[in-house]
Amino acid sequence: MENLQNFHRSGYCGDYRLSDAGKTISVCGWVQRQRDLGGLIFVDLRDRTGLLQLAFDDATERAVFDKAATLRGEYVIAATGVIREREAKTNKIATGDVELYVSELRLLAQSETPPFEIVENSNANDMLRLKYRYLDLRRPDMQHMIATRHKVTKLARDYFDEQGFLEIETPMLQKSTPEGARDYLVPSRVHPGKFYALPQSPQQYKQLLMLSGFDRYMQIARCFRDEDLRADRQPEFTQIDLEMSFVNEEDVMTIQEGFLKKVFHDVLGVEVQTPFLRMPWCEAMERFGSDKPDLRIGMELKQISDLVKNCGFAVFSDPVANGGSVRAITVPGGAETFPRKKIDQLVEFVKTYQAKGLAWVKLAADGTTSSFSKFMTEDEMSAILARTEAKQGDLVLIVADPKDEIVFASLGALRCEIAHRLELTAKTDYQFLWVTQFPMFEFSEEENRFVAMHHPFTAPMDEDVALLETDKKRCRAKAYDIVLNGTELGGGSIRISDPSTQEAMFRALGFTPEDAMERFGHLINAFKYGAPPHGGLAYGLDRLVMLVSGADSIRDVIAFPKVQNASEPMTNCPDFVEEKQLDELSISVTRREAPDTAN
RNA sequence: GGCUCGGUAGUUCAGUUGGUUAGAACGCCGGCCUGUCACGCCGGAGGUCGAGGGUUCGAGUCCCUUCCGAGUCGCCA
Repeated sequence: MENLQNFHRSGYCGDYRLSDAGKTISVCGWVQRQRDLGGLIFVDLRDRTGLLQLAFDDATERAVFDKAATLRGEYVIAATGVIREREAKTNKIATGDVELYVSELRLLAQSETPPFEIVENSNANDMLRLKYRYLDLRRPDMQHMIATRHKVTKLARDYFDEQGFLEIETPMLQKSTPEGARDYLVPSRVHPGKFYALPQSPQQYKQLLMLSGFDRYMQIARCFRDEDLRADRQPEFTQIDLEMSFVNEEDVMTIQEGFLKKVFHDVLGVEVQTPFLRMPWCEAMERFGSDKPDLRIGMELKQISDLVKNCGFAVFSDPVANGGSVRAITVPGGAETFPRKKIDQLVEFVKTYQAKGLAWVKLAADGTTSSFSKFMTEDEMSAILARTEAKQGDLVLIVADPKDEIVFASLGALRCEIAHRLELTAKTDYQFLWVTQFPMFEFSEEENRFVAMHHPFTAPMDEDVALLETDKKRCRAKAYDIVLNGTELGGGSIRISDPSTQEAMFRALGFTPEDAMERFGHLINAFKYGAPPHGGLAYGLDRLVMLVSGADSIRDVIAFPKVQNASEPMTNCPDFVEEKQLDELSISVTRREAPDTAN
């Protein structure tokens, strides 16, 4: 093996063009492929910018030629030579008109045969890619995603700096506040039996920074939530976290629109129109069955409860009588695309959302059929078809349930599922939306009490302040989510800055004053010393990058992500620690999973 | 914790109603080759069919248990 010695790289592989012909240059990188034609050898050299073809022939110095003959995939080399025009140009790569005619070659590192090919659009499975993540990240598409992520974070720093925001770091070791997601705990050695928590978000610190007068704060903040993973959810993720003083909802939304417009312009060259559409939470639920509707899809929900409340079909009439609803979506052309067997699949699909079933009407060319027509009068049936605006060839799908949430969740998801199956959406169609006026509370069946839908520092809407005490269910918040194509990109709110409102909020959540002081005393006390009105927002950076780069999984935009069971295949963490470490932390382990026998 | 799908050469996959020696492509190794660029041609190596148990004359295939992965519901203020 050789070392660099006095070798100096003159540029990246992807830099060179026909205009560079005749120049003597030096490049470094990994061998993508070697083609040995006998008396002639070609090597494709790769670095993060692309490929450059190296050429060797019988006029090449013998030792250099022989060395080139030994090159294999992923060997690391340095080469010096003259850029020249290719004799035959059939290659579509950016440097396809030129090649480097090599006079000096250094072999810097050999490589074993990698477990999968280092190529764009690898179809190697996720687990293998993650076990050898350092190789996976060599692939051009992964390099592109990680570079896109860098662009977005840089844009965030630049844009918010221009807008007068200060980047301020907040602690990673925080007090545990068990309201909300499960915390990752960190034991304290100095205080036996006590624990820090890793931040779920810098929420309380950023509010305190507003109290300190910093006025505009931003941070690229790592956050941790010990909950189960999804395709768009990791236990460790990154927020672009923001807070501003002396603002209302419109002020916050306007400044964020400027940011998103810039991201889509600078990274994708896409012009997005601002201001974005604003939609109250209630309307989003009524029309789309979701608080993060995908506006690229039609098939809006239609309420038909009033049409069926007295019908002879108990599956419809009972839920209405018990405080629920009956709602429908219409699939244009669905009579054709959804034969009976596929409808059965849709029935199974909605059952995963706790719907008891899925009723349907099919307006096929050879006549209208339905899963429930025998229970309905002709008038009732035609009223339903009129309400759902169903035309010849359409398919109407209906869910009835005594719980509105189940009707919304199942039809909302069904709408997206059908759009997905019929490939109705384009990834490059970007439909932004602000969802506003969220409910302050939602009822937790598990805890049998109302809990904050956003968090306990979210301000109620001015006209709903009294409802904190009188009608929690109807009380709305100054909260807003930014939604893009069915994904929640971020969310925030105007915060409570008035101590008496904060007390009312804690009462509404069922905390005694002592509870509240124990958990949030630092905030409560701080608010006694002149709290400016303030509000903010946090983006899920990973999700934003995912949408900008067109990735299907959040793992593709994180250099070293976790898999579904929250472990990391490459380093095999989490793992057991030595008894000595536990002793120092005064921790005794009461339950231990079996040693890893994977693979 | 529940549900659905998956696990067969290094990789991606095929493998029929259970039936001889488990195949293909790419990759890998060796040889030949002066304009390739997914180079070509010739030859070769490579398998605990995720693991364990069961049914059977016989299991990659059927049954049970278990491990691992993906998606999802619950969960995620």
